[in-house]
Parts: sequence; C-alpha cells; structure tokens
Amino acid sequence: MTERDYPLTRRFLQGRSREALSEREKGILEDLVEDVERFTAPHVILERGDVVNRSTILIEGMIARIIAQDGKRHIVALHVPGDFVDLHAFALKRLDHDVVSIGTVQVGYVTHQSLNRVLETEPNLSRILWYSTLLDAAMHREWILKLELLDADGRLAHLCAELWHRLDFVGMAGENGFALPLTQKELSDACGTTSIHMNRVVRKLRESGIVDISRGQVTILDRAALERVGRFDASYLYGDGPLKLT
Amino acid sequence: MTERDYPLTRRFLQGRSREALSEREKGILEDLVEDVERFTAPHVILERGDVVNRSTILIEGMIARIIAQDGKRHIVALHVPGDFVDLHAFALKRLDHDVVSIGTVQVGYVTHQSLNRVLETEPNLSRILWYSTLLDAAMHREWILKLELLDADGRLAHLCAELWHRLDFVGMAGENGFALPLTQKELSDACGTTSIHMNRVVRKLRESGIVDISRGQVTILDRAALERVGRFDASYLYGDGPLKLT
DNA sequence: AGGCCGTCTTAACATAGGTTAACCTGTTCC
DNA sequence: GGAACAGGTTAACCTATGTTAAGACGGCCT
Repeated sequence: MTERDYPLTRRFLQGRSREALSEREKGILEDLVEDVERFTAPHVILERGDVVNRSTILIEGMIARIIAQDGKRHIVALHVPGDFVDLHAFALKRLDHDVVSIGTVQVGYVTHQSLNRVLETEPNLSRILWYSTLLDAAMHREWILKLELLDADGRLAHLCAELWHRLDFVGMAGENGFALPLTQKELSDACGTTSIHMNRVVRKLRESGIVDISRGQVTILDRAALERVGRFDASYLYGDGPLKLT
Repeated sequence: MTERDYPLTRRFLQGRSREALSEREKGILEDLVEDVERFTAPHVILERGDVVNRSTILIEGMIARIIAQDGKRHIVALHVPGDFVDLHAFALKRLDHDVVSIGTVQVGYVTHQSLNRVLETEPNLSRILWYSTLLDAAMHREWILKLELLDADGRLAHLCAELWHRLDFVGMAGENGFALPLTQKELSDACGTTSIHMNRVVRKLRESGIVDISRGQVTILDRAALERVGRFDASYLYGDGPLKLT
C-alpha cells in the first residue's frame, strides 16, 4: 500500500509529535475534514459568543484569535498552517474570542459529530488531538510570561522567534526569515503596545541589526541576538528532537 | 443506591459542567485518585522539566504555576480547590513550568496509566477531562488579554474578580470576599509589575473603596466598581446558567 | 491625473511604572 | 528581651511607553 500524502492535514503537528500517529490514524484525520473554504480578504471566520458544531483546521495562511475591548483589538493567539485553530470549541462549544483570517487563508472544517466518533473509537488519535490543544495552552502560558517579563523590544523579538520556530516545524520558514502579513498595528495588538511604540521598536531592532520587519517579510539578521533579547527558549513548543527543558 | 459524596473530587468542575458527569463517572473519577499528600509550608511540588507519569488534582488550598526567569518568578496561572492542576501533563509528559503550593495544601495524584484506561473506555468522562484543560486555556487567554489591555490597577482588580468567581463556583467565596494567602510580591508576580508598584496599587484600590487586600484576606468593598476597573466579564469562565457571551 | 485611504513615520509632551534606598511593623527563635 | 527576618510602606528619581498631532508614502479608484 502506498502512503497517502494528506493534502489537508499533513502539517498537523508536523515537527512535534505527528509521528505518534499511525498511517491509519493520519488517514482518519484527513478524512475528518468535510469541507474546505478559502478567504482572500481579511475575514471574521467565527465571532465571540458563536455556538459552533464544527472546528476549523488551518491549511494555508495565518489566523489570529482576537478579543475586542473598548474599541481595541487584542490578539491572544496566532496560528500557522497545520494548527487546529479552534479544536477547543469541540468541548467548549461557544467561543470566547473572534477567529480572524490574516491575508489569504485556506481552512478545513471538521464536525463535532465526527470528533465524537473519534473519541469513542480512537483513543490514541483522541489523545493526540487533546495534546494539540495543550500545546496551544503551553503557548498561551509563554505569552503570559512574555507579557509579564519583557519590555516591548523583547516581546517583538520573542514573537519573531516563536513564529520562526513554528513555521520551521511545518517547513515554511526560510533560513533567515519568513513571510508575515501583519501590519505594525497588528504586531502591537499581539504585544500589548500602541502602534506608535511598535514603530519605534521595529526601527530599533532593524537598526541594531537583529531583525528586519518590512513589506510583510521578517528577515532575521542575528538569530542569537533575537533569541537573547526575547529571552527565547523553544522548549515550550515541545518540538521533536532531544528533550531540552532548562 | 445512596449517592457517594466524593470527598476528594466533589469540587471538580463544580459550578461549571460537573453535572455532565453521571454518578457512575463521578465515582470513576473519585477512584482515580490513588494517593493524597499534604503540604503545610510553601513547597515546589513539581519542577519545570520534570517528566511525570501522574497528574495532580488540588483538594484544598491554592497552587501557583510559576516560570522563573532572570532570577524573577512569574506566575502564569493560579489554582483553587477542584482544579486538576497539571492534567495537561498527561499528554505533554514534561512540564514547562513549576507547580508550587501556596499556604496549606492538600493534593491528590492520578496515574497516567489509569487516565489511559479512561480514554479507552469512557469517552464522556474523557471529553469532560479534556474540557477542564480547555477551561485552563480560556483563562490563560483572558490573562493575556488582561496583560495587553489593562494597567496595574485593572490587572489586580481583574485578578480579584476572577478568583472570587472561581471560588464561588466551588462554594468557597464569602459574600464579600475570600481568603488569599498571597503576598504583595506574589500578587505582583501574577500581574507583571514590581512589588513596590503593587503596594501602590493595593493602597489605591483600598483608598478608593473598591477592594481591601490585607492579612491574607480579600474584602470586596464595591463589586461593580471592581469589575468595571478590571473590565471583568465572567463569560470566559464558562459558568453554569444561561449562556451569556457578549 | 487627482484624490482618497490605510499604513508608516516622526516629534513633543505627559505619565505609569521601574529602580534604589530607607524605614517600619510583627513574628519567630534563641 | 533582643536579634534576625519577612513583609509591608514610602520617597526620590528615572525611563519606557502612551498620547496627540502631523506629515510622507504608496496603492487604488474614478
């Protein structure tokens, strides 16, 4: 039997524990996706308060989870291809945040009915799906740490470092950078600063030869410095390879 | 058959979706706890990097999840009785943070082996356990929002409001306050400020008649003002009762 | 071409919060 | 009783960041 290539879900947990899935289970996962949709303009895919009966897996592009307050938009999570963006809605049912596409995006939908079937008959696949939501929580914790510990320079550096690693897991990071279709305003929404201050920080990191963010492209000029400024330690991403938690 | 009273796990998801468990499932959960331990002094129960094969449920007292960096301690989550503190370790296996007792604490331990058995034979209980880890993630997101959106006054107000609601779920909040065995230093670690500034904020909220935090006791003087200052909306806690997501 | 619009950029000024350094209180322990 | 200690309190000073305002650049529509 030849292996399938899983066009919709091959990036799910790639570089993390994808290999804990058998080929059979990868096939089941791929077949869970019942519907595919594409958005070219920024689009609110799901809104806070929505009661949902299906979950969204990100196939191409980026998605932000946003909570709006007092007329401001706060980004509480960012997603890259392969992420099961709102798998948590399977158990929570209603959303506590908006799900918004960034740039051009392709998503797949999985009904909660079929996830229930998985839970009843596929304990290993179930554990892996659970695991993927726990990775999200680990990233949330690191964002909390980032916000409690770092100044604006560090936060932006940390964000760049994290995204580079996550895109690298799924084979989408270049040697020295990656595409990032976020405006400075959106970067500031993800770092808890104003866009004006984010502009200062972007310039500062560029001028100090650490990272250049412009025209939708992040170019890492000095990775060691970037990870130093962002106090970055990738262990919370639970990547494959040797255990390395300090 | 008389109902059991579940001395170890009766607070698990109390006030949230505990009633989605049958009496049989509540019994299974209670019997999962194989060992109980008590700490009277502050104690590091688990350390970042530990590879674990059991998870900890909090029976009495409070627990903090802490990440230490540059000689500082950052609190990324707080737990109250009934919380399955590190259920996420079941799938993640290694911890990305320390688990530390606050004040006098009683915990129970559940082996991952028995959790695997649950996953294989109890789909509904499995979904509820999964659900409980997703509530943690929802609280993480709210903390991210809190840190991105609010100044120090708001952060402390938000923390008080959240803890009051969570303790209320499990029947441990008084009409106007609750016991909180955290020092001002620890409050500051949870709010991303210095302890000196936390002192200023504690005083300010006391003097403005909103909340009084002293001698291990939080007294809410004006709940409406507290929730206004902390921009608090309890919907992310997914409490029982009518859906109310704005 | 001209005008509109979102994004980026910069400057001047205001303020929340960090830093350092003291001192004060209550408690424990000998 | 007094020393040692942890926690709380306050003050003076400094810096990162927010606020307001304005202009520059590029893309897109008519």
